[in-house]
Amino acid sequence: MRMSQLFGQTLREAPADAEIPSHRLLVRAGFIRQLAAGIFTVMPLAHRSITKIENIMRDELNAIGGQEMTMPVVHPAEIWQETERWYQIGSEMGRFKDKNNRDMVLAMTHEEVVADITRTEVQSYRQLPRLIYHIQTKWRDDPRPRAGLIRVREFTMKDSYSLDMDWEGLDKQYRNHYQAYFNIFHRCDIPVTAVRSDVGMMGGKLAHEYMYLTAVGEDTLLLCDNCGYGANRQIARFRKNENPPEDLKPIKKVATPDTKTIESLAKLLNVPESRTAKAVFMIADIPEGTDTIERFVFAVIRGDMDVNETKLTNAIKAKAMRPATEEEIASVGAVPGYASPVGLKDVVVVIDDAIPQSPNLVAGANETGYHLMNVNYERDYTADIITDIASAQEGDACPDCGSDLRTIRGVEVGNIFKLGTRYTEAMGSYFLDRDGQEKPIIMGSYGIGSGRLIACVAEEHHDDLGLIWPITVAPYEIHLVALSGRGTSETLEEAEKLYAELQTAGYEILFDDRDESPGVKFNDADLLGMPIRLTVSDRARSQGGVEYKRRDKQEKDIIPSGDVVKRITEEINQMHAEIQAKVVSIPYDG
RNA sequence: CGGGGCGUAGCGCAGACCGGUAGCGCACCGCGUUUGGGACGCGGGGGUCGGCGGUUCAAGUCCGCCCGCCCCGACCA
Repeated sequence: MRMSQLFGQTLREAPADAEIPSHRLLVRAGFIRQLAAGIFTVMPLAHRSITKIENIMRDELNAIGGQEMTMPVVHPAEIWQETERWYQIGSEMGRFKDKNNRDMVLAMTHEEVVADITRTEVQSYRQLPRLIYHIQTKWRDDPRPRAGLIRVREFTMKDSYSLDMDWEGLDKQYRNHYQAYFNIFHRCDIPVTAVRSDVGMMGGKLAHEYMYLTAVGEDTLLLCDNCGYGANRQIARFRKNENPPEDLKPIKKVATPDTKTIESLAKLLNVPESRTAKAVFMIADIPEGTDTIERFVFAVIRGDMDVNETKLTNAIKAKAMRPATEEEIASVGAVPGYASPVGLKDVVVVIDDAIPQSPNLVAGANETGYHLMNVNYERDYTADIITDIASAQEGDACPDCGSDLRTIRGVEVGNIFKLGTRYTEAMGSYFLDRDGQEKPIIMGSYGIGSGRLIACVAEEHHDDLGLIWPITVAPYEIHLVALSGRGTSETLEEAEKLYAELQTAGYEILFDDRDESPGVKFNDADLLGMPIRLTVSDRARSQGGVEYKRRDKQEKDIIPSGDVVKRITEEINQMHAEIQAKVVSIPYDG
């Protein structure tokens, strides 16, 4: 490709609203342009990189038996109504009506379409297992797109769907993906760690997220360096230290003026925060059939812990949750700062599973300025649900081995879900088994967003000057710079010759044939970040060849004119070998 | 959805407080000089100042409403 012909130009300055490096550099280098919040145009250079990423995904998916196909972006609402996600998902779903006033959905994901197509295509166990995938556009109207390509509303995703006759089959396909995904990320030269994750709107049994660890990430993970436990904070478990057992003491009301926080309460009464109970009030939207009802949720947790809203949402099977307003709190008889589960009405009480183990806690009296001492679960109040609703923190004990957990930020670049029969049962996607029984197909789903992935590659591989593409995903392998100064048509001729020669040899070259100064060309080469830079100039010619430089290294040297193709072949093989060395087998954590 | 910020040429910004013919740098077009780290001279093109309404002789500037974009939080796969 001649740079003089390339569509799109580089920018000396990044748009003021681009903050993180991948966003700034991808925009400056002319890889992406924004159309609206969370909606981007992929320019030719980025398109080439994304195509390479997609081909890596195809390669790995085909290797585990995947068959590529394409499913529609626009769906009739009926299939989403059949699985009830039409009702469960809120404003993130893109809905519109067609010309006949029929409800339509923009694809957020394709479980419904898969479950629909299998209704007609799979009748027998002989047609299982199968693995199908496609690379297709998704629309998720995220309330807050941000950070360039990291979090967008419209994006392209590789999503695969496994179809099995039994759970052993699903387990096998899940494990296949577990390793194939590591291979994909490693071949793109980004380090990832797989952690257990919330199943969220997908439903299902088991899920992992592949996290690229970076400060710009918006997910928080808890990792155990001792035993390897890793989980998204949304579902991370931890060992809760138990309060010492003691006999139940009589309840006692004490005056605690101006003591609205756990910290001040513990200090005033001279008890550890773990001897207090804290209340959190939420309003939850809970689906009931095709309707949604609002319920007041009163969550109780020990004072030394925080409520994890994902766990709480899952515990009550809510569609959405928000903090209750002061009026709503007052209307159920509670008093913010002095709230207590004792003596409430018309609320769903959810208590953390550490509470029943913790005798004689201090709780609010539902009266401003007063708390109750020695409040005990069962004797003084009851709960609708007892489960783990606590949020794991840095330093909490690992649920598996008891070592300290540490927290770190990450970007979710992929996920895998054991869905089971949630979609196939809802949609009547059954097959006839060997034993003559009709059974629902067992599904798994597995996704990787290609745009987010390229942003993570850019985030991982850049410096102050620009991008530094790994050879496997670079738009072009070679950036050929011609410094054709005054009176040196020989230099331009040699560059043209080299361009033709390397193309014939099968390499991908971005040829800077523009009439620009050396500074402009070198700066653009650094910004665009192709793995190899070749410079043809008077100087290099006088030294008998062309200058070679790797983008990720400082050293330069002169390759004799006759040896260029041979040397480039060696260097590119070397680069591929460096990345291949990172593609390793990862122990399965399931 | 809550809090904050910003919308003036493709990009980065001034002008607004104090109303009076819309500017600068980069980028772009032409001619010439220049060519190993974002060259220089001369000449040029490009803006309904986010939108609508109001105040005023006069609005980029003052007032109101709306829209868009960004950041923090909530939320999310």
